[in-house]
Amino acid sequence: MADPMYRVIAEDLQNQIEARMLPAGAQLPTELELRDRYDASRNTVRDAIKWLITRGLVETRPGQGTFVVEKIVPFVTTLTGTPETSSGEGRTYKDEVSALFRQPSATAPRVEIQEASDAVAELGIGADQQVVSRHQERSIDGTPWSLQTSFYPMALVLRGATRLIQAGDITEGTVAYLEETLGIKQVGYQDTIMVRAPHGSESRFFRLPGDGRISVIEVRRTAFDEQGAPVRLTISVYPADRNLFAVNVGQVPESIAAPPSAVLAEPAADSDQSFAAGGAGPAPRQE
Amino acid sequence: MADPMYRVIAEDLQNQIEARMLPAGAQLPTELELRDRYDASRNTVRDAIKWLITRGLVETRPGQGTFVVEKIVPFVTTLTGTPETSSGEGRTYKDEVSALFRQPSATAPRVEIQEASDAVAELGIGADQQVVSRHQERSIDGTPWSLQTSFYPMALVLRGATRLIQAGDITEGTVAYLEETLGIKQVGYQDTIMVRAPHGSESRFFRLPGDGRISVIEVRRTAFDEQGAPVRLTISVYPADRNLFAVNVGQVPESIAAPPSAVLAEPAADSDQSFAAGGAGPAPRQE
DNA sequence: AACGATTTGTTCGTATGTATC
DNA sequence: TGATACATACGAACAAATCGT
Repeated sequence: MADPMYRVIAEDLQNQIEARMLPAGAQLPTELELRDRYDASRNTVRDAIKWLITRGLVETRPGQGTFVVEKIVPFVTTLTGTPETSSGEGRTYKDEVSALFRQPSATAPRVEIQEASDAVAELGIGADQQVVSRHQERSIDGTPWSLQTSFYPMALVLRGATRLIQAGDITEGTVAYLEETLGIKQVGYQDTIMVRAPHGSESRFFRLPGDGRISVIEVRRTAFDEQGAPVRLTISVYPADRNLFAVNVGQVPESIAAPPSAVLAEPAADSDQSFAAGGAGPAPRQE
Repeated sequence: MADPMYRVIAEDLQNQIEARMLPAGAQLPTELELRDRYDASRNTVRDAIKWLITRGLVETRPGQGTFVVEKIVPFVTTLTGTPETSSGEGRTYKDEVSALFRQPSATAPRVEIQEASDAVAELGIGADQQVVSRHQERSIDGTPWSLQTSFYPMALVLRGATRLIQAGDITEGTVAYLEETLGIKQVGYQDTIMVRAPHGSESRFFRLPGDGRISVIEVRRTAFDEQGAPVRLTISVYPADRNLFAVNVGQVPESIAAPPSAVLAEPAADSDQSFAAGGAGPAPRQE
């Protein structure tokens, strides 16, 4: 009784969706039809639809209609290191996604040299110095899935890691490349995870409603070498409605840590593994 | 030019806020004043304010006005185990919060016995069996900060852990209690992290706008014993606008892993540490 | 305790713009 | 090109919460 009408309408539609009376992919009645059916105004119906969008139940397509979202299979990103494979190394991004029988794709890295801003303070670099940024867009099954930007101190390039400033993939991965070229070994990292409204460019890439109703997850990975100096900052942005993260600590049964229904993609540097195998990785796994 | 008017208004107000022309805590002009100032309708002004709410810049208080939010100091929750303290053990929730010079508080656990539902499938328990749930509300400096519910298989109570079904704190923590009483040692856990719109009760406790514009973060921690059997499922819910999570893997400099400006509160069982010290915890830390 | 003034919340009706088919 | 459907915008009215008198 106390509930405003737009929520009454929204909850009624939600029940119909969850009872499969409105199956996944189905089109909802138009706003004008709903207005008549609930004897409300079109604006009130639209408020109800916004409420459903926020909960990820429907999506609107201008000129077409409002549709029940297809059941999204969340993509699981494990933040604490991939399990050993037969080669003893972590798998690449594409291998990990393919293991789930899903089709990954990624643009070639776009490379820029920028002034260090506050946003890359984790690299411990002064404001007048420069950083290399390598930016990549990733999709799964044709759906845009994440935006990723890695920052490296420009000093690494001057010391000889010149391929960092070349566009295009570094097939062995930048972590391995830095170890081969400069002997810099990545021994650990810290991820920080936060939720915020999407920027305009993120809304466009992920095709999210422009009013910020669906938020994004930002994961900032700061990687350290043996001296404890930060060597890389990777910022990954994921739409919150189709992603899920996992963290394993201590002994976790293998069937849980790497379930066949999930996939383990780290916010790796470029397209390769982000962590030096054999280093001080995650705790040993029980067998 | 292409931007709709409500976003033009919102971005203008955003600039004023970020330039401190509208300092934290200040009241914005009323909707009617803004309507006159921007020569728009009140509804359009209200759309602009909703856009600012979604970005966490302002809040509305019915009957009072719209205010610039005070700078929120995010509370950092570290998911990969607390650093060793002098005693060699993790700290309790209250100790960890106090270490940041902030005032923690928590309600006494509310204990219930429930049928196992789909929501606790991680415990690997059939639908007709029973679980113990222990629910707690936590606040910091008087601000509601998290809701936490731990589930234990009822079998543990039958085997002698009778204090699980008593309301009130288990001061040494349920993890230590289970090890003392039944010899069950927690050796690892998996956290899964997801973002969703808040339920009604969560909106009320966290005082979030009722339309789900601010989302919550749900962390599900499944803890395992030495046999790889799940012994506990803890579901923690945090409002996304004042929380931040950290994950440390491998060697991370101490100043980063445990910065003085952050605090390390795990989604522990009840109010005590969640992880058996000396077990297969996170990798050793560099000095 | 009661009341009035102020401010945000909800709902309505209408009109026009823009994307899609 | 026209028809359909969602997006934005306007103006108006009343409800509900808050605060001071």
